[in-house]
Amino acid sequence: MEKAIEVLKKNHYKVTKQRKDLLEFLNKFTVQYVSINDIADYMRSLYPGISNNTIYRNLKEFEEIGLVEYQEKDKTLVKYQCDFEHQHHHHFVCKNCGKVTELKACPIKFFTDQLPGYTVEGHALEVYGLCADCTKKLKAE
Amino acid sequence: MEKAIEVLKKNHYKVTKQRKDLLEFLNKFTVQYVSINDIADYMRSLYPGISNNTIYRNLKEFEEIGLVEYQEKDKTLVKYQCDFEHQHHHHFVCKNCGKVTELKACPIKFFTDQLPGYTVEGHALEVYGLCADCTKKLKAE
DNA sequence: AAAGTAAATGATAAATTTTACTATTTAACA
DNA sequence: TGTTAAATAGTAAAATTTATCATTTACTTT
Repeated sequence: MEKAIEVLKKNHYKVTKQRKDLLEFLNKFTVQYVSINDIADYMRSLYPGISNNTIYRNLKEFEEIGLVEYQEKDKTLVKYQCDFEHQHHHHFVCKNCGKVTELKACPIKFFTDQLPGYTVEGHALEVYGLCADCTKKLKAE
Repeated sequence: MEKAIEVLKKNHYKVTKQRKDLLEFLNKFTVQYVSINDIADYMRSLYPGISNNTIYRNLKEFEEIGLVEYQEKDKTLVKYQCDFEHQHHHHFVCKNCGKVTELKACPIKFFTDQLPGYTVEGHALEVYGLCADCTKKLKAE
C-alpha cells in the first residue's frame, strides 16, 4: 500500500482519500479480477455521491502508472498489479473460480521469428480454462 | 461469399437480404478490422431503419459459426474470417495501417507446460506493432 | 501557518454501446 | 400457396463510459 502511494507521488498524482480507499480495495484483488461495478459499489458505500468520472479516471490513471491491469478479454474487469517493476508476464484465468495464475515464461520470440522486418511493440495474451483445484473438483462430480 | 452462405444454411440460419449484405460488406475486411460503427453506417445506408439489434445479433451469430472474428483488445472491431475450417491461429495487428497478419505457429504448449493439473480450454493472443512496410516508411522519415 | 495554484472531485448530463420487447415481415419448406 | 418458425423493424431502455464545469482539496511556497 505504501508502495502504491509512493508510485502515485513519483508520478505527480495527488494522494486523495478517494484514491487511497480505491487502492486499498484494489489491493484485495491481486489474485483475481474485480468488476468495475463492484468497485463502484464499494466506493459509493464510502462516498455516496462519488462520480463515475472519479472511478473510471482513476482506474485508467492507475493503469498508466502500472498499479492496475485490465483483463484482456473483458475491460470491465481489473486487478491490482503488485509487481511495480512492470515485469513482463501473462495470465491464466480460471473460468470456474476466477483465480489468476501468472505465467512467467513469455513466447514473444516465437512470434518475432515469424515477422521479419516488423516492429513488434507489444502483445496481449491470456490463457483460460480451469485451474488445478477446479479441474479436480469438476472431475470428481 | 457463396461459401459463407452455405455456412449459414448448414447452421440452420435463414439467408436474409440483410445478412447477405452484411456478409458482402464484411467480406472486404479479411486483412484488417472494421468497426461496428462503420458496419452500422453501411447497413443504415441500405436499410435506413435497420435495428441495432439486427446488426449486433448477426455479428454475434456470425462469430458463433466462425464467419467473423472480434479483435481481442477491442470488441467493437470485427473482421471477416475466410478460413472456415476454424484453423487455429493468431493475429499481428499493425498500429499504423491496420493490416492484420496471420501468425501460424501457436505457442500453447509453451503455457500448458507451466500449468500442470490445469485444464487449458483456450487462449487469446494478439501481437501488435508495425508491419514491415510501415516500419520501412517510418524509418525513412 | 496561511495563501496560492493546479489537480481532483462532485454533480449532472450526455454520449456511446449494447440489449430487450413485441408486432410485423419474411425465408424455408411442405 | 399456405404454414410456420425465424428474423427484422421500431422503439425503448439498460448499461457503460465520457464530458463539462463549479467547487473542493492536496500540495507548494512564502
